[in-house]
Amino acid sequence: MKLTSKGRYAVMALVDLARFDNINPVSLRDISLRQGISLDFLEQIFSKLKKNQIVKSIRGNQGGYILSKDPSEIKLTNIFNAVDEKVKTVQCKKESKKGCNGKATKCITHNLWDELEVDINTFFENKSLNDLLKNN
Amino acid sequence: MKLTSKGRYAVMALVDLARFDNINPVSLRDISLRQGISLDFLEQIFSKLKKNQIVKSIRGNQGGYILSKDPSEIKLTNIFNAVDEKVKTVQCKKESKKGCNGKATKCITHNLWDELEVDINTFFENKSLNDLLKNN
DNA sequence: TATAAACTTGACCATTTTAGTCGGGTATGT
DNA sequence: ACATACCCGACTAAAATGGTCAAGTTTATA
Repeated sequence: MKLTSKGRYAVMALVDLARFDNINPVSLRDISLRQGISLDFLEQIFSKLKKNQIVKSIRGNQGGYILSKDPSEIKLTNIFNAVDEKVKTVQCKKESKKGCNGKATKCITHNLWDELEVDINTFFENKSLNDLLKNN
Repeated sequence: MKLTSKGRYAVMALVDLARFDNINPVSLRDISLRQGISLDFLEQIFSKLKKNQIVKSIRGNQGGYILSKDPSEIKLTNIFNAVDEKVKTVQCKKESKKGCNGKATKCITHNLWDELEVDINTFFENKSLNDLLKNN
């Protein structure tokens, strides 16, 4: 399971963006300064967010990023998927009909991790950027 | 946030142990064979489980490990804590009364990670070894 | 009492992941 | 023109992961 700075930064940056993009696009430089996240790292993250249609970019002077949807439509699941934070708890790669990792039976704790995964994904599914905005 | 093989193996091994410790202590060698987990790695894990009073060891020939409590009293939280799988989603180390990392205000997404942490911990708090035994 | 099975402890290590950095671009408002 | 921004790919130091290895100690049993 992964839930690291990349995902955290993505969320932080998007909340920041949601707050400030009312009129003008927001530059990564500003986000970097306000949130204390490395500019170069932000560029990597936003590259992925853009590919996943979560943000749009405006190039050139006075450019920056804007959200491509309403904050209420951007679920945290979308964000994590975009930046490759796979909330995957089960590792049994070669899961066949019968078992895990080629064995005859499902691994002893398989159902547990499945349940946890559902639980966490539900949590992220039910939160949108908008919810985070209200929260502060 | 950490949720890796170590924690997974710990749970798998303990479920295995709970199944077979009715009469005799269970050796790590047996668990290793049944679950396909490296023996040396298991030793590291059980060293921690023992320190945290989740299992007891019986040395010498025919020795092994037994659970130190009833499976219904061993919550998954206990197991993860024992093997250093900190289900910690918030990283702001230097959180003061006011903010995170020495800043004036709480970091923008602080509450979110707090909530997630509670959510996951609740999940683990409500599951005991016993629940996993029934599940298979 | 010899021996083998089992736990105990601590050091070591290869590989992968993380969290970036660096060095070049290209686009565009003023 | 030029500064400000996005764009993109290569690179990397440090940490974490998932172990291995060596050298014990303890105890049941033949």
